[in-house]
Amino acid sequence: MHHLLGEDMRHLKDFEFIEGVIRAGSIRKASEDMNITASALNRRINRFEDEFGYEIFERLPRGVRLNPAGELLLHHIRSQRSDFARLKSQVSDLSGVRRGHVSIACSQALLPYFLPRQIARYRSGHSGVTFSVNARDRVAAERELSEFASDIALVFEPLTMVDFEVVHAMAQPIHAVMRAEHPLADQPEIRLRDALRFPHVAPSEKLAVRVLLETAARRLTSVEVAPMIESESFDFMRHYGAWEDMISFQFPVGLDMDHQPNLVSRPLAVRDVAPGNLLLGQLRGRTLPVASARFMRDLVSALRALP
Amino acid sequence: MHHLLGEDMRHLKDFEFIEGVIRAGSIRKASEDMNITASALNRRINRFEDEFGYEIFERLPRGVRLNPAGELLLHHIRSQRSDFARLKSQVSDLSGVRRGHVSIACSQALLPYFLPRQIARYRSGHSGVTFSVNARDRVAAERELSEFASDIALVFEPLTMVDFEVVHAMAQPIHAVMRAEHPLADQPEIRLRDALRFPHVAPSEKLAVRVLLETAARRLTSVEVAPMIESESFDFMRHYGAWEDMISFQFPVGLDMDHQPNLVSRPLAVRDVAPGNLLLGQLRGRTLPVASARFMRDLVSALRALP
DNA sequence: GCAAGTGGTGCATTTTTTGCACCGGTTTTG
DNA sequence: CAAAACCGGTGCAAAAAATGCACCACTTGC
Repeated sequence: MHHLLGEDMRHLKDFEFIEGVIRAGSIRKASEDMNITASALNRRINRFEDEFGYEIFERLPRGVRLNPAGELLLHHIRSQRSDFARLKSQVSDLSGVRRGHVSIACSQALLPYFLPRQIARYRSGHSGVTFSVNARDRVAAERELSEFASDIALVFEPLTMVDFEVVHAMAQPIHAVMRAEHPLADQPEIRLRDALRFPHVAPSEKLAVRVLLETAARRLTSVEVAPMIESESFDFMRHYGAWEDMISFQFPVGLDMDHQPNLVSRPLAVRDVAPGNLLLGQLRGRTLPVASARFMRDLVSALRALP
Repeated sequence: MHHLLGEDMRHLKDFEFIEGVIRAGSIRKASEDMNITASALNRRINRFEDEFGYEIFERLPRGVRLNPAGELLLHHIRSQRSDFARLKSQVSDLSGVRRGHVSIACSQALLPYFLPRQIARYRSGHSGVTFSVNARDRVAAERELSEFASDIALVFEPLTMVDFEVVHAMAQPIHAVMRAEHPLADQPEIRLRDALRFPHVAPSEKLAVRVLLETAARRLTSVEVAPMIESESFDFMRHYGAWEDMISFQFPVGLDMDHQPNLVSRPLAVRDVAPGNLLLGQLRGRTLPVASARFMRDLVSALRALP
């Protein structure tokens, strides 16, 4: 949540209270969080349900819980709030202020080089725009989109999900990263069988790189993915290479070989390992805030320009 | 507007007042329409602008008018209200009520046979769903969509417009309609040159049929579109055929030849006259109410099934 | 220059919302 | 099994917010 101020906007007040009750799980708990008496809050909720025409909470002995109608309402509340924020950003935009906020859920690989560079370039032209960037796996990224917690997702993901509108897609072959002295370093393209015979590190099962490697290795006999080191953090794995000579696997968009003179990066043969799909997307049918829409457009052209 | 009741919903109260002021053109006039004092209304407006952070009205000596920020807000208001209506329809849908409202802006040709049949079939399964159907030309139809006054548009329109999301498109050749005894009646396909040599009626300039005819006739020499009778109403033109022997031009979707035994309908040669495009669409990016979305889906399959 | 518009404001009044003290209920706890 | 700890809901008086009324300053049209 990036509410800079405790913005009021009376017409959203009820919605705030409702969200508070949902978070707290009971009206009394919520009332403590929100500087209001339980009785007053209770009456607001009841009055809202009255006007709305349907109950939105199940009353349980230990508190309240959303019923299906409430789930729909919650989605409406989030959508409505994000829409209102977009409206404000549009208005401030036309009075020349050029402010806004862009929130991104992305794969880890984008964090070290690609996104910092893109965001810095964008902010050089729009210094009033703020960003929030968070690493999320494929599932969490989609959930964030549908909860309006993120505007844009940029993830490696072989599946296309419901409610995920693909704005741009590109395939990237997995690269093997090793020291320049490594026996395989002089080959322009690495066979998977060769790579796996050397000591290697690999990301954990939930990350796309590992899934693609496993899928490919299953077609081979006598070799398998057997990492000496396994981690969820590409950052950790990259640094580990400074201490022990190992092959690691990564998408090239997460690398910047110019600044790593001791290391070389070579693509795995695409006939061995299917390339990963980098998917840029948003919540289906949603109209993004101006700043996010513009940044998205820039991202698309940056992705097109990638090697 | 199909507000069955003067629904309250406190969080939309300000929006209602704002819309009232926009309609009336001045705060005082609006206050009379809406059972409130000018001073109270004035304060609501001012307070809203305060909380919103931007003025939305220009104060003129003779009243108020929306500024650009206000235009954006107005669009948000309409979108927000329609969204809330959709939410309610979804909620009532899941409690088994099966209510809803579908509003359609369409070309005249759809009014006599096609839409009545489709709507009747739909309502036979969903008797709680109400419809509003209005004939609109291409421009008005798009405006209605963007003002959330209609959910669905079904218009003959050779151009694709901004904010108009085409859900289904189909081409229909123009048909020439004449009495069974007409000299051209035994030809399976009519040449435009032949048709125009006989006395004919034609729709007025703003209708798609006329535009297509004129465009085609311009390529010919020595014949032109010179209707004896010109009208905006296909209904009138069809009935006129009972009194005087003339060729009229119409899209087949607007005809039902089974019930007109004296008349025959023959397609104009497509090499003479470009077919008209029947476009089914909605406002770009909008999520339709359940009832409208379902009816839209039915419309698509009905259009696919057309000869 | 005057009448008829307009938006805006101070103040008393009305309406709405809130806080407090409870009630009746279920679950947890000793 | 009873007491304690929750829970949502309610009557009533106090506090807060919205409203109506009378009026101001201003512009426009005659």
